Amino acid sequence: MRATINDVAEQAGVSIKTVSRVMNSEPSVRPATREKVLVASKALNYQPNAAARNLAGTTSYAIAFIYDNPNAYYVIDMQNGLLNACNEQGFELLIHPCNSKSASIHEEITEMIKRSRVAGLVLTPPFSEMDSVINTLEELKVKFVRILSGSGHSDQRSPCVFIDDFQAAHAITQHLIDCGHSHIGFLCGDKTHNSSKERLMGYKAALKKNNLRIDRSLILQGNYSFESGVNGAKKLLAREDRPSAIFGSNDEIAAGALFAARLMNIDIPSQLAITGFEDNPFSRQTWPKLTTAQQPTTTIGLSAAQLLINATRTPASNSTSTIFTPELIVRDSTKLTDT
Amino acid sequence: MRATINDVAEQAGVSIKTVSRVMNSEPSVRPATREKVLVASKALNYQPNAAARNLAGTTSYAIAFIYDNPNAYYVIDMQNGLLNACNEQGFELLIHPCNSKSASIHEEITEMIKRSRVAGLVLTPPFSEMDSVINTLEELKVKFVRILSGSGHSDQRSPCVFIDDFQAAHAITQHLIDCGHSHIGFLCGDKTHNSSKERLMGYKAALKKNNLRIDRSLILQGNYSFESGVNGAKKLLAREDRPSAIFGSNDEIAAGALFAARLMNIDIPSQLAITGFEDNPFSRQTWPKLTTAQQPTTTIGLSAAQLLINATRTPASNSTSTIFTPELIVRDSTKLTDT
DNA sequence: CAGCAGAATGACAGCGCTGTCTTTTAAATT
DNA sequence: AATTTAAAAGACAGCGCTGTCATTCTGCTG
Repeated sequence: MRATINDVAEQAGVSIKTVSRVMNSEPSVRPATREKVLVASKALNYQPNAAARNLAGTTSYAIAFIYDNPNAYYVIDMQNGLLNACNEQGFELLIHPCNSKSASIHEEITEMIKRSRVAGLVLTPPFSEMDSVINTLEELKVKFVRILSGSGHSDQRSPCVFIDDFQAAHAITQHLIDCGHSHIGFLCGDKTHNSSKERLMGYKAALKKNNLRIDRSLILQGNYSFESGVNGAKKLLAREDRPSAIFGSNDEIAAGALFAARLMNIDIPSQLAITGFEDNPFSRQTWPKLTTAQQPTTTIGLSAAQLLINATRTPASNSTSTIFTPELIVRDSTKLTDT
Repeated sequence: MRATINDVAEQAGVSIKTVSRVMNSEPSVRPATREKVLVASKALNYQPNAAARNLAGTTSYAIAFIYDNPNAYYVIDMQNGLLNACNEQGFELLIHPCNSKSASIHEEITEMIKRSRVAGLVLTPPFSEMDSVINTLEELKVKFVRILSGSGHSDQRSPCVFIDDFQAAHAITQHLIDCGHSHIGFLCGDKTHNSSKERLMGYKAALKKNNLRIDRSLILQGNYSFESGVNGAKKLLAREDRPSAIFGSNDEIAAGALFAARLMNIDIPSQLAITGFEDNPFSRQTWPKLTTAQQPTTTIGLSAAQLLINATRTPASNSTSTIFTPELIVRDSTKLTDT
């Protein structure tokens, strides 16, 4: 049978209220007392009963993860990170997939929050970039963290986990330049996504820094899909002065570019270098394997959940933020070949 | 503010216990009374408080989903189905990813069950096929459902959701035969997976039914990966009497075969037909798109959760089972071309 | 050393339900 | 109509915690 707070209190020789205080890191407990409680709780392998906490307390011990992302690998990795943080902190995680394009999205979120009485939400793109959703959450006075593309400048409306796509795209471009490329095509992702803009800016900045001309005709609008990569690459590679390298804004686009190149009998990497972004398993199932930027999605999730849980504990959230920079992973698709 | 059971009781003019009975579909409530309660509860938009139920009751209102599957799309789809059923039934879903190859897997599951007091578990392969796990769960007297490959013959140890891979593989093979193929290569998945055996048996049965010879040299052992598909297809296609069609045991294998064919300058589908299995998004990102068998993963999840929830309500589980047959989806990779 | 403020601790009610047991009601039998 | 009997409905305690408020300790002042 599971140990209850009563067992711990008895074992430690204090009242249950004191145990409760220790378990919730409340003030007004003498260090010696805290220690006694901790020892007893450890000895009994005590785990507070989540149901009882939720029922008795005003605050709940659950956070929700709202997502609408076609990339299942991203969602799973993120979810695992959140799960880890929640397990550590004795929180529950409520999973709530929902359609960001639905008209009733606000009601749905509101309903969910009221129903489950969650302490806070974790928002990933596109929700983290939707002003109307943020407004709704602020009205409901629910805490939340946002995971989004950016370089760390928070608007202070919530804690944020930033992904420095700019920096990573800069690094990828620099890598291509270091490989001797100066004529680099760029295939954009969805226009509406922040990440898409950031990645393009990183690309441009790297070119500028190396005193290379930014050729607008080498930058093609598109979206984060395989097909978009195929079509974009076909256009770029049909040019007289075709680029010697193509930067795909994510791995699917890059895989599409790879595919187009093969159709046109262009060898990778000897005749064309290709890079992706995100490092989903996709990028390792291509031949040759893709050079890409790896974002530690699980760690990002862990970090986001911790930020949120901390925010729920402190009444005045000072909106601390974290920033992650995806790391350049060099694989075969940009390998230098003997000339 | 959320309505409580007291509000409903008052509105309906009955005691809270009666409301409780209605909410839990217990017997001994007159139809007229039930109706009154239902009306009141609808009017107040009443949702039982999960925390209170868990705290007060002996049974919990949560089920757990244990998984260890590299295919994120499968996991997400399954999870969505489970989530739908849970929302409908007022249950919570606990997500528990874990490593099936870990030595401490049994302790981990035991600990999780005791800690969260879940009413039951949903098992997908490989857990659903692990005897030792089943034994552990039976010892713990926890209900569970298994989702597994098979044609409906349950061992009565739990309710099951069967995926009739045999039938679907039969249908795919028949489709290839109908397209005029008689020399069909088969690339197996992991030897240890039930699904792999079932699919192979379906293939063989279809050949037999059409009085075609089963050529063992056309059946290659492998695993459910892209690389395995590439390697297997290379071997098959290097033969003098190379097959005119290749049946990949899943979409990744098929995509690998597609890739190998392209490397060898073999056109799909005019010179070689290829089929996959599972219909994950992968199969639509290949060129040409893959003919495959589609399993309604979300529906399977929904169904599994419902089976489990029903089992938790009835003391003597009579282990009812459901069966799904993946549906043949004909796409371009087996298209007949004019000759 | 009395007197007192402030920190540390505890007593107790109650969160929203369910389980158990008791009472009421309706139907069935004489 | 009186009695029996089972079904339907209710009263009440209590699940394991937290919030509130009362009480007991400290250490410090004059």
